[in-house]
Amino acid sequence: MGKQMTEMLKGVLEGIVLAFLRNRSAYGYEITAWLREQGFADIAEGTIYALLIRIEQRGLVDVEKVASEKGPPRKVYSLNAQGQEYLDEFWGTWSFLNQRLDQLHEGGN
Amino acid sequence: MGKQMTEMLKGVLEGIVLAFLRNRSAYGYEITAWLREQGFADIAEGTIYALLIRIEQRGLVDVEKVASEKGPPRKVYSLNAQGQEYLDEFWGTWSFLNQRLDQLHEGGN
DNA sequence: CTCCGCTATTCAGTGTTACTATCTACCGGT
DNA sequence: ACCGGTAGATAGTAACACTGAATAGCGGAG
Repeated sequence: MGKQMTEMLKGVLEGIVLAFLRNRSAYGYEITAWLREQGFADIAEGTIYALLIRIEQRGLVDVEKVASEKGPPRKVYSLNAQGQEYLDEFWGTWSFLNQRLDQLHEGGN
Repeated sequence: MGKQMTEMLKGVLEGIVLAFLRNRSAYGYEITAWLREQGFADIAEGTIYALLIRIEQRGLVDVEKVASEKGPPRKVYSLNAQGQEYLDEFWGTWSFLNQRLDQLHEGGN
């Protein structure tokens, strides 16, 4: 992946995953697959699993182990109230950045 | 500063500075002051200087030492051709991210 | 004259994050 | 019995922004 994209994803990827989980619960493998569909072609699986563990430890998501017909049991993540709150903050932060960059891109300084 | 902002700035701050330097040459202290005006209230000076050294070492900017009436000599940075190219890439990467996030924010899935 | 504040830069150490690469584990089909 | 696909975990690495402090020159207050 481009180095630029890699760096830019830091701090953003978490928001993307949380935003996805707001719409519906999902497990890691599923999230990875969805990201690939969205054009984030080569986000490593390991990255997503690590991220999910982080947001779980911060108490932003609830986890439920569900047996799978294929492979090991799935860990199904769903956004909880605290996660929702954090996500709102995320959109606020992002929209601030968005405005600054738009301004820079168009007008010049 | 908010932790979210800190993480989100990774990879983005560099683009912001390069975009600023496209409009006009500047030295570190000046850039820091401008960022504060733009609402990036508490970006540490040390952060900017480190960033400037990085982009200098990557050959994205040209540097000229200019004596100052006040304090030590200024290192004036200006965007060169390679930097311009890199900046174009940056806008591309960012606009991709922007689209994905807009979509997520509005529509849902 | 000396100290303080402002301008201006540098640097060492830290925490967070995404990446790479590898490993475990379970299932169905050849 | 083995392999491909599903599912998750983990150790080590690189990049980046932050903190905090140090250095350095100048002007003005005391």
